[in-house]
Parts: sequence; structure tokens; C-alpha cells
Amino acid sequence: MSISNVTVADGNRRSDLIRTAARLFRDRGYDGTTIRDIADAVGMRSGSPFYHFKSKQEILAAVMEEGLLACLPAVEAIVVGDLAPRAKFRALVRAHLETVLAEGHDFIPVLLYDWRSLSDALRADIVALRDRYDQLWQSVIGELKQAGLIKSDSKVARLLLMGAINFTVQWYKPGKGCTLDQLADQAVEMFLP
Amino acid sequence: MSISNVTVADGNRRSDLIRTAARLFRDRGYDGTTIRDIADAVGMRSGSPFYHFKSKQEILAAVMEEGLLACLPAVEAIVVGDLAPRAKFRALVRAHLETVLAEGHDFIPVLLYDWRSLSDALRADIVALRDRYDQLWQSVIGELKQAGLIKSDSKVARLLLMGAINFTVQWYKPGKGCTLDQLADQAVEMFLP
DNA sequence: CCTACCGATCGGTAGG
DNA sequence: CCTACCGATCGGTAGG
Repeated sequence: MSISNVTVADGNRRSDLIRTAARLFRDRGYDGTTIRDIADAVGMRSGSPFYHFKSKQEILAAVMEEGLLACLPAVEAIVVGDLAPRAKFRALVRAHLETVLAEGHDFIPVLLYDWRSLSDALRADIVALRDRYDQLWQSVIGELKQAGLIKSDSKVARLLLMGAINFTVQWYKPGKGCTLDQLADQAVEMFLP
Repeated sequence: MSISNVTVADGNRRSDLIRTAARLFRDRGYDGTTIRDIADAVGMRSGSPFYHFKSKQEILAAVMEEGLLACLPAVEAIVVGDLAPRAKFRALVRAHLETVLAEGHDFIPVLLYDWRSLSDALRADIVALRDRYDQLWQSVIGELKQAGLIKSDSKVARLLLMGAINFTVQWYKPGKGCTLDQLADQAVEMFLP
């Protein structure tokens, strides 16, 4: 039981580091954030994060991995659900906006912003998860195409659509302008006839 | 005349630095590129770029400013031209794809990728140019809306559309998949009824 | 534009 | 997880 307690405590501190790093990485970028920044923000000394992670890079990878693992289930549920193509697309867009824009959801924005900062070795681990996410989108786009709601090449369509949604990270301010629901409605209305 | 020669020579070296910095910033990011990298690539010693620029930040600002100044005229010509709304939008998308994806066009991708890296003081100088560019897009979107080709809010429409196009920077590989012309056609076909 | 250099910062480590 | 530290790198500068 004491071992279990230690494990839990370690897990919490590790989670603290990941969550805090995500916020800092999102605000200042990976290179603009130092280990000291992260340690300060969670109340550790500058050397202590390396008790939980082998390197700063591994913190970045953990942020991205946790972000993907957190958002995949909801999207998978949408995809296997039996909504009509248009409604399914709307749900997908809405879920993605939540993942990317909701307060405290800093993980996927870090993935989008700082993908380049991740070393090749660690990137390989994340790519599999990212591909899974992309495939889910691809399958919904495929249904749209079959339903005649999209005419162009499915792959390019997916990339353009995800690009439009992902880029909201750069301009959307929570509480200003429209809500995420309104934004989802507008996007669907714009992209589907 | 000797003064004029010196000025020209300086201008060339300065341009070399800007162009080379743009390429390196695009490939490795602003923080991932050192002054030594840039100096090496143009055949200078590490201290010499500071003869042309006060700081690394000013090189970044110069890259972004030059990129905007270079792409504004073509877009302005399109906007004041008398194409029909749909054709005008197509021309705008095509021009923007060229700006962002054509080989050697590294300036605007740097602006998109590393906007955050620019200090507040220098960013203020660039914002005016960037706003001008955005306004040109906004006016074309406005024409689309008046023509009934777009239903949703014009500002959100512009941000989503520009996002889709800007995000191509992250996935498009010149010479692989489709050409810029095909990509422009697909985008227009997708976004307009 | 080069030489020679500095001051600061930063990721990371040894030892406890 | 802390203390104490190091080795490397980096933006930038003085003086020519």
C-alpha cells in the first residue's frame, strides 16, 4: 500500500509537470519555456523535473501523447456512432474545436505549434497516435463524399478542413466573438452545401 | 559613385542575410536557428550579421516585412481588378498559395510559424502590413457574400478560409500530389457552392 | 566585416 | 526531490 501511495503521488507530480508544461509551451513555445519555468510553476527546484523525465524533449512528447490519448475516445465514439454524415461531421468539428480551443486544453495546440520541436526519435512514437486521429477524420470525410456532400479529392479535403479548424488556435479567443457551438455551425454551413 | 557602390554592396549582403535567414527560420524555426548558422550560410563570421542588423529579432522582423511587401502588390492588383467574385476569389487563393508554398518563398511561412517569436515592439511594425493583407482578403470575401456565395459571418469566413490555405504550409510538398493550380481549384470548389 | 571575447542562460547531472 | 554544479551554447560587443 505504501508503494501504491508513492506511485500515485509520483503520478500526480508527473501529471502536474505535464499539465503545467503544456500551458507554458502553449503560451511561450517549447524553446521559449525553460525547465526552470516549469519547475517554478509546480514548486520544484530546477533539477527535479529530471527525476520524472529523462529530458525536456520527453516532457514535450508526454504533452502531445497525453493530448492525443485524451481526445481520441470522444472522436472514436462519434465515428462509430450512427449519425447521418452531415450530423457526424458537425459532431466531429465540434469535438475538435473543444480539443483545441477550450480553456485548459493546451495539449493539442502544443502539438500543432511545436511539432517541429520534437526530435525525430520521439516523434515516431506520437505519429502512430496522430495517424489514428487523422484516419478517423478521413473516414468521416469519406462518408461525406459518398453522400455527395463533397466533390473533391478526399485527402485534400481532409487536409483543408482540418487546417481551417486547426488554424482557429491562432485567432480564436474564448469568450470573445462566437461560442464554440456557433463556430462549429458556421464551419459546417460553410464547408458543406 | 564609390559611395553608391558601397551602398549597393551593403544592400546585397543585407538581402543575402534576409533570404538565408528566411530559409533557415522556415526549416528549423527561429529559436532553432543561431546567428552562427546564418553567418555560416552566407560566408560571414559569427559577429558580422550585427553590422547589418542590431539584433537577431530585427532579422526576423526584416524577413516578415520583406515577405509582406513582396506579396502585397499582386494581391492588390487582383482586388482592384474587375473579375467576377468567384474568379477573383480563385485568383486570390492561387496567389496566396504561391506566396506560401512556392520554392524559395520562405518569408510568409516564417511569419505564420514564428509570429510568436517576434517581440511586441517589432511586431507592431509588421502588424500594419499584415492588417493590410487581411483587409484585402476581407474585401473579396465581402464580394462573395454580396454575391450570395457565402452565407456565414464574413470575418469568421475569412479566418476559416485563410486558415485552410495557411495550414497547407504544414503538409504540402512541392512536386508531390497536386500542383498549386489543382490545389487552388479544389479549394475554390470546396468552399464555394 | 573580422578577431577575440564576455556574460548569461540553459539542459542536464552527481550525490545525497 | 534538493543542493550544488558543470559544460556548452548563444546573442551580442569592443576595437580595429
